[in-house]
Amino acid sequence: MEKPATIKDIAKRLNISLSTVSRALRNASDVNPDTKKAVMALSEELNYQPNKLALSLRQKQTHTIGVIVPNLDYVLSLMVRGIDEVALEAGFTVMVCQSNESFGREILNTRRLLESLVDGFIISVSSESKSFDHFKKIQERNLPVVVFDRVTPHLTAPSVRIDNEEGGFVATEHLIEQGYRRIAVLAGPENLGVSNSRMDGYLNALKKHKIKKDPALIVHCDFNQDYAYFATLELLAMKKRPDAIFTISDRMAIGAMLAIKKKGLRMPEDIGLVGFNNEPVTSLVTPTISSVDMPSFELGKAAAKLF
Amino acid sequence: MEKPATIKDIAKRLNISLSTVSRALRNASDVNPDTKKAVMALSEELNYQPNKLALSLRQKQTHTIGVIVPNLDYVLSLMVRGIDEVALEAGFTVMVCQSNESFGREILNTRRLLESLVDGFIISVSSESKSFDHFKKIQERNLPVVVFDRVTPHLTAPSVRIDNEEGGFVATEHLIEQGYRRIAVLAGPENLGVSNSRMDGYLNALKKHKIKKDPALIVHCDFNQDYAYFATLELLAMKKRPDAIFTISDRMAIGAMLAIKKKGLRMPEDIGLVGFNNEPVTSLVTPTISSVDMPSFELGKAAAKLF
DNA sequence: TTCCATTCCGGCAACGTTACCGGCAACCAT
DNA sequence: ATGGTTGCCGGTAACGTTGCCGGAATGGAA
Repeated sequence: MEKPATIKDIAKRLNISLSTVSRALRNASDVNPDTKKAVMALSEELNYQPNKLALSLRQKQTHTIGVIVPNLDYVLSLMVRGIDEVALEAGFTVMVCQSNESFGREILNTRRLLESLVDGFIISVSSESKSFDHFKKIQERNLPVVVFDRVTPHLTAPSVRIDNEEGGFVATEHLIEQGYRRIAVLAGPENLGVSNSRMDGYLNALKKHKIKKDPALIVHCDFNQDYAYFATLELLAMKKRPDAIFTISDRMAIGAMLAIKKKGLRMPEDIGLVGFNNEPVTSLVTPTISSVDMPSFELGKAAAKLF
Repeated sequence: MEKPATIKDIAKRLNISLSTVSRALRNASDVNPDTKKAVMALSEELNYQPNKLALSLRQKQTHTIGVIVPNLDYVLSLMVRGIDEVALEAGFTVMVCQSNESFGREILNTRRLLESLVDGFIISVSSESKSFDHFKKIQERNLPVVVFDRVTPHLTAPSVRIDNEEGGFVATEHLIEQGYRRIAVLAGPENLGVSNSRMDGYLNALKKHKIKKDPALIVHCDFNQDYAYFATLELLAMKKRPDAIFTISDRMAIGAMLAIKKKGLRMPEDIGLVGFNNEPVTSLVTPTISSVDMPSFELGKAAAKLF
């Protein structure tokens, strides 16, 4: 019903000037303690809320961070919560946009957030993106960009991610220690940094244990359960089929598991499987899938702190 | 590097007034086609973007919708995508906040969004919320509120949800048709509308098939896998244990399944189980859990359209 | 008394935009 | 010629806030 109270209202009621009210409400210096008290009291009574719009317009910053993520799956939504946590603490608001792994959508999101005059960006890039000009445009406007989780070497920006190489190494070594020797890797698209790092870890583990790398066992496919399913079927149809598979995400691990079941193979007797992310689902399926753990929430917080 | 161009820049370069430029950029009426063309061309060249802040301040609306959800699980993040889709189409931006099922957080989110001067709210209420004064305060400011999915009768607002009663009915009847007779229901907190509606459907199905309702078979517990696990264990420890369970969410179904496995019972031979939501995970676990389907994406779109 | 410093306050401009009003031509109809 | 209509444009104020500057009053020191 009532319009929200403004500084002007307070000034009028107290018969003082706008400037004085404004100062009383924040600086505290350069203002008589009594008037300050009066202003505070009245602003309380009128339930005064400073108008963020006017403020932002005046001082040219919105205290808003634009967050672009490819989707809101388990891992990413956890990270977003981490970002949110830290941003809120610091007095920032976040605007989350999903690119749905689409390049075009990512550009659209960027434009929208830019129009909303966000103060900066925290981004996890879509798997479809091969050009990064839209992000560079942000930087040309001197807005800070932080990249997290899905980073790319083609963009010079502070970034935070887990040690994917280490993760890939651990996962692969885990399989090796269980006695598997012919280990395949189900990787994501070739331009996806996370995927490649995890694969590097895989290769390192092979090397350390003196297992020869077999290119036929390295398969790229979309970051997606269905593609992983079919890719696994193909792997299992090989003459010398692998005795274990490392998938670089849990989603893909699920697809792989379904394919293994379909083929009537047993886990872990006939074939080993290890995923990445430690989504809750991996502990629910039968048989259980091992997975590399990932501190998503903390990662989100770290990203926001880099900001 | 360069400051974004403003209307003033255009006006200066073309030697015309601010007003004329402003009109040329939108109304089109009351402005000479030639000048309009010139303005358009120059605005293109300077890559002019209207300053949303100034616009919002001027016309007292931000074209932003505040969305508050208890979490971003599979179902809700789908709904949010639906909302996003429609809002974007209509030229609105959405700000998503997670309450983490916490009442206090929900209030905080509300305040923050109010401060951000959103034009209205689309809300799915936290399961912890028993008071709705914070939402009523929104309405007192004459801002539209739409409630979706998790609705509550204690708030007078347009709402959209699936027919939970029908869903509960279908789920229960499905169990009955398979021959189960002693059907338990694992419901959520007693104040949660969705839960109660689904339970009504359950009761209707029992009545239709002339099965006597047994209060001992109706269990309330938190909307959560772990609680469902323990609640199920208790159900299965009864002297006359149920031969089937209807859980009002898939999360709870998972918990129930784990409990059933733990007890060494077989599904569906020893005990039947049906969930709600049709999250992808239900088809992955062994044995597969039946579930009531839910058009989440569409629901989100509907909510946004109600706005 | 004079002078300077301190304390407190008000006025003005600006952020970028649009709504409103008024004015100047040019044209048409009377 | 006169009056009214139409097409086009500019000036001004306003949205709510803060930064800057200048000024009045007070007090103490010279």
